[in-house]
Amino acid sequence: MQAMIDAVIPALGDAMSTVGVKGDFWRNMLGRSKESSQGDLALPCFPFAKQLDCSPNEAASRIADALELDIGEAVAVGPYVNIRASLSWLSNQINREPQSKGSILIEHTSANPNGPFHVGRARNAVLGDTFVRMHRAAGYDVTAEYYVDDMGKQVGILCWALENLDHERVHALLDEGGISSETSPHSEKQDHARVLWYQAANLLKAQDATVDSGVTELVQLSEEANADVLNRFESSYQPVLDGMLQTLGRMGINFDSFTKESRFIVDGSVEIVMEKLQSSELHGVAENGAHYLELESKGVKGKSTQFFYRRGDGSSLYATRDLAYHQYKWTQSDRLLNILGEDHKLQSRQVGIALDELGIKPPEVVFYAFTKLADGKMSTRRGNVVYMDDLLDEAQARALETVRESKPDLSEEKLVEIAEAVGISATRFNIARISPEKGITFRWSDALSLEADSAPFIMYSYARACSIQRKAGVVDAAFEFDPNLLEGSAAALIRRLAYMDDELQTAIDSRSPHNFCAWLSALAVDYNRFYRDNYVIDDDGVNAQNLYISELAREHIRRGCEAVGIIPIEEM
RNA sequence: GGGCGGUUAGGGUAGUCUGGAUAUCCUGACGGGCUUCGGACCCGUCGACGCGGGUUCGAAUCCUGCACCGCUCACCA
Repeated sequence: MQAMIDAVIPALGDAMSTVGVKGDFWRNMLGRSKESSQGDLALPCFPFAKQLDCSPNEAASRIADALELDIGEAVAVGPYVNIRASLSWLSNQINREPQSKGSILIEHTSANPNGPFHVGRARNAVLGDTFVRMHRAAGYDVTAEYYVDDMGKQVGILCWALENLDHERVHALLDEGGISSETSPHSEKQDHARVLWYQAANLLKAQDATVDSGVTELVQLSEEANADVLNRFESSYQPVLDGMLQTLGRMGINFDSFTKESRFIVDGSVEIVMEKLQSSELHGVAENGAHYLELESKGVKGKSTQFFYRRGDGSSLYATRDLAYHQYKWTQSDRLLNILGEDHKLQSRQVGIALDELGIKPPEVVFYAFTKLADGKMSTRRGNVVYMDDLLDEAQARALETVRESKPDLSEEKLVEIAEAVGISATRFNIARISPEKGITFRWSDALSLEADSAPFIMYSYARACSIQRKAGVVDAAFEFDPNLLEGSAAALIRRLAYMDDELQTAIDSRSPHNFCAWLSALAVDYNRFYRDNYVIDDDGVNAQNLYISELAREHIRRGCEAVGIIPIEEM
């Protein structure tokens, strides 16, 4: 749409001066039409009426008459000028070579490696990976980054538990605390096995003070970069992290780089950051020697406006290491994007201000609201969770039922493969299609829905197009596409395809992957309508033009699926 | 108490930044079509902007008050 606005503005400028409108305030009044039947762009003419001393309707028709467009036509309808792009102009917008758009490092997920992935954490991963994919599809050079929290309390508790509790003790504690210690179908995965130790230690903490003191000691040593403790931490969490990454990999979510938090203690950069902050005008020191920045003058409000970055004992805090981490990330990429839960909003703002004090550019951030269960918040510690591994298994099982019904002659192996693709895609799409700032209440029925505004609908359209291609063969090289002859659903489909790059870029810029998901669904609907009205293969054989259009749509659906993490399969 | 987000048909959801013509899409209910290129399809009807003021020719959109929900205000991560 932006390309079209850019193409229309000069001609519209001429028309405005012809009819006598002064200024250029009309430039950002040009908006997208609400109804496609009214064209692509619309210009409301109420404000011109006064200037031209005529009615809005009259202003609209004068402007429409004066407007000479080479990309389409303009018609006055009531007080609006509606502009419709020609099909030939639109089809020239299709399949443009993507230009290189520079590098971006997207940090997402970065969950504490203390237990299996649950559906709350999944929103970060799905959203983050969707951003990664959309940026790649649009021509950015993307690094997908996972920040490994390899020190601090969570990992400390896990390590302490593994070193101090045996199997019997763990199960006794869990039984007593009302947390299920049943063997899950995934108990061979270390994230599922070890989370029980983590949960048990959290329960024991309430009744036995030696847990806290033990953990605190470990954490302190880790913050002093004690190599022995960091190694013990790593052997505690790495198998858990591997299990989590296995789950993510199953969902098609992979990372290019992992950075450990401890790195910034070990290499001394945190210490340097803390020293630099002392020269900030915001710097202050508490009674016991702790250092902070006073952020009140920066507009931070609340009970406390102090941002502590050094404890009384001289050690750093998580947020301090985050500063060093961002400094490091800027050496890796032109742009930085973080995907964070809304609980990190204040923290992120504080870090942004502190970075600014250090002369380091703050990252861009996307926040998302929480996913909660119908009966409350999710918590790994308390065992009130739905694990992703279980959700994915269930999604696959449900999809398998459907696939088996519609494709009884396929091999069991093939059926499972299709069901897995459908289950994964549906699960991801059900998260990605919701606006990030909106809260989600997890319900099995919604999460597993295979109908409606769903991934399988899009996948089915793709499979259908693939099937047609298999029967019709490739487009004849001699065929020349003439979009001007198209009408109805075929024209609507071309129109939809023409906006793909625009929709993708807009979704990236406005950080609304859900809008691109909606575009993709709409494309699938348009393809189904085209399919209904136009035969690629009929009694006379293959219709070259319809095959050409079908293939164009197929390619775009495939690209769209890859950009949102739907697995495009050729048969389902 | 302060800050930040949310509230749109029975359920879910887009649009709010940048005010504009009939508020998007799915589901649901009701009715219809095609069903020899793959029916996990297509078409029609019904049904919603939390409440109250204000600004404007015009408000879901901007301002303001209120209500409800979520997050947050650590020398935790």
